[in-house]
Amino acid sequence: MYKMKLNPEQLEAVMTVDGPLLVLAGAGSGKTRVVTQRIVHLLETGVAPYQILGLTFTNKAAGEMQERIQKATEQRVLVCTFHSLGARMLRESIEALGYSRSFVIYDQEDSDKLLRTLLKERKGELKEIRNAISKAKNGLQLSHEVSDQEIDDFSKIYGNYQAALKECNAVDFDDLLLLPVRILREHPAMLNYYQERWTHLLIDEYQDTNESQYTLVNLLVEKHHNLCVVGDPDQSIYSWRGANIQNILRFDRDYPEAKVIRLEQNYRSHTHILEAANELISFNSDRMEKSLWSDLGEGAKIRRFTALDEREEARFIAKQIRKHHDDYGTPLNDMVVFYRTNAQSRPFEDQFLSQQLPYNIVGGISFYQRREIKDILAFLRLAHSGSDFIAFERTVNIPKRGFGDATIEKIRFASLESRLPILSCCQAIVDGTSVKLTLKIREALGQYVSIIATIRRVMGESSLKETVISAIEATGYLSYLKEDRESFEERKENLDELIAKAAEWEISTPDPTLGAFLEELSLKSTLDESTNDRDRIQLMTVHNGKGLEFAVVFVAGLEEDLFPHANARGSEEALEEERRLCYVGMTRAKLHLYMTDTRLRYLWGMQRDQRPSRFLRELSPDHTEKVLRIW
DNA sequence: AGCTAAAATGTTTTT
DNA sequence: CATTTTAGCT
Repeated sequence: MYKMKLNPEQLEAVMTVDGPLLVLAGAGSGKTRVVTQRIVHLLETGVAPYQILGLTFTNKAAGEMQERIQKATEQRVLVCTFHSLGARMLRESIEALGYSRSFVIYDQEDSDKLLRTLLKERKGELKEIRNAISKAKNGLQLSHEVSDQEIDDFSKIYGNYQAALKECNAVDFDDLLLLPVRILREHPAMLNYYQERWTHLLIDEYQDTNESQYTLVNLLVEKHHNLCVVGDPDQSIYSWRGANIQNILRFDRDYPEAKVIRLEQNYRSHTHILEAANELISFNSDRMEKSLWSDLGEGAKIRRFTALDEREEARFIAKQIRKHHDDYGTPLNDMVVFYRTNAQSRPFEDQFLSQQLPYNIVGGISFYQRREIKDILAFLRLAHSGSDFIAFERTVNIPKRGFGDATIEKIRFASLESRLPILSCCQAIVDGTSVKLTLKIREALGQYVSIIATIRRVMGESSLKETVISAIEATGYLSYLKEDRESFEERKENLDELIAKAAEWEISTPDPTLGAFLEELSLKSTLDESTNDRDRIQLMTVHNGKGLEFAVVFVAGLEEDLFPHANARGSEEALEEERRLCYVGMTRAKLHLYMTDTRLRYLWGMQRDQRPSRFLRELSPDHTEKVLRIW
C-alpha cells in the first residue's frame, strides 16, 4: 500500500530488482524513499536480508536507512559506508595480506606522524607527498607501479610508508578501500565468497565514488550483476578526494543491459528556488541534461543581500532568523547557514552568541580529534595491538617521564632490528635483553609498560567502560591535565563523555570488543556526531549539507575567490565543481533561500575588497529580489 | 629534556 | 591572523 505514494518513475525504480539499474535522482526527488522501499521490496520478493548490501556516503545516512528498513520489515540489512565495508572485510580477511587481525586504523594525523618519521629532512614536502600517496592509492597504484616524475624517490617513499604501516599493523583510510580490492584480485576463493555473500548491492551518491570504490563494487557484482546505483552528476562535489564523475556517466557503457530511470519531479522546493538552481547549473557545459520540475507553486523569490563586511552579513542573517522564528514559527533547526570554508563560521558564532540564538556547528574539529580523546585512545590502541608505534610515540611521555626524541628514535630502531613489536621491544629493554639505555630511562619505561599491562588486564577481565576508565586512571591522566588549569574542566568533561559513549556503545552492541570500539571511532565523521534534535540553527560548510533539507537556507560569502574559491581560478573543471557546490547549497531549501555577499572581508589577516560571485550574476532577476539595508 | 619565545607558515572542501 | 613549528636557552 505504501507503493501508492510513489510516482511512476519512483515505482519502477522500486520494482526493478534484477540486473543493473541506474537511478538518476535529481535534488529533492524522493531518492531516500525510493532506495529504502526498493530494499523493502527486495526483502518481500524473498531476498534474504544478509544478501543485501547498501552503501552510503556517511554513517549517519547509513544508520537512518537501516532504521527505516527495520521499521518497515523488522529485518536488519547491512547498510554502511565504503570505508566501514572495507574495515569489515579486512577484519575478516586481512591475514591474506600478511597483517594481523588486530590492526588499527590511522587517521590523517596518525598517518602524517608516521610519514614525518620517514621523511626526516624532507618534511617540508609532507603534504605534497601525503596527497600523492593518497592519490596513488585511490587510483589503485601500488608503490612499484608509480613513477618518480613529480617527486624525487616517490616510489621509494611510498613503499617505505606502506612498509612502516604494516610494521605498525596499521592501515590508513585509503587502505580500507585499496586492501580489500587487493584481496579480491589476488585471492579468487575470497572473491567468490564475497560475491556469493552479497548478491544485491545498492549504492547511494554514486557520483562521488572514486576509482578504488568503483573497482571494489565491480568486483563484487561481477557475477550476479544485481547492482543499483543512485546519484546525480550535478551534485558531484568530491573530485578533490578522487571522486570520478565518469563512474556514473559511463554506467550504461559498463552495463549495456542496464535500465536507466530518471527522477525529475522535485518534492522539496518551490519553483523560484528550483528554477534559479536549474539556471545556475545550466552554465556547466560538461553534464547530462535534465529538467527538474516541481508543482509546489511559485513560492518566495530568492532574497539577495550585499553586506558591508562579514559582521554585517552575520547581523543580517541573525535578523532574518529571528523573523522566521518569532513571526512565522519556523523551528531553528529547520534553518541553516551554509558557507564555503570552515573559517567563515567565526562571525556567525560571535553574532549568534551575543544575540543569544542557539546554534550548532556541524563539522570542524571532531570530538575524536581532540587531544585528550586521542591520547586516551592511543593508550587503548597500544593495549589492543602492541605494534602501534604511533600510539607508543604519542603516549610514552604522558605524563612526562623524561623521554625525548633521541630516546624514542633509539627504541624505534631497536624494535625494527629485533623485529619485535614496539611493546614487546620495550619489555625487552626493561628486562635488559635488548639495547642498553640508562637506568633512569629503563625504570621510566618499566613504569610505562606496566601501565599498558594494567590496561590489558582490565581489558581481559572487565567491561569496555572499565577499560576506558583504567586507561585514564592508570596513567594519572587527570593530574597531567591539571597542569593546564585553563582547559582542565573542558577536557575532563570530554573524557567523561568518552566513558559515557563507551558504556552506551557496549550496551547496544552484540559483541562489544575493544577492537570493534576503536574501529568504529576511527570511522566516525564529524557529521555523524551532529544531533539535530535540539532546536538550534545549523551552521555548516556546503559540503556537509549534502543530502539534507531545510525550510530556510542561507548561503553566505558568495564572493569571487571565496565561492568560487580562489584555488578554482583558471580551471574550468574546478569552476564547474564550485558551481555544482553552489547548486547543492541552493537545492537544500524548501521555502526560503537567502544568498549573501560582502564588500569587505578579513581574509588572510588583512581586509580585502570583495567582488560579488559570478554565480550571483548567473541567477536571472526573475527569481531574485534585492533586500536593502532598511531591514 | 624541556621550556619559552620567536618565527614561519598557511587557510577548501573530508571518509 | 592564528596556529604550528623551530631555535635558543636553561
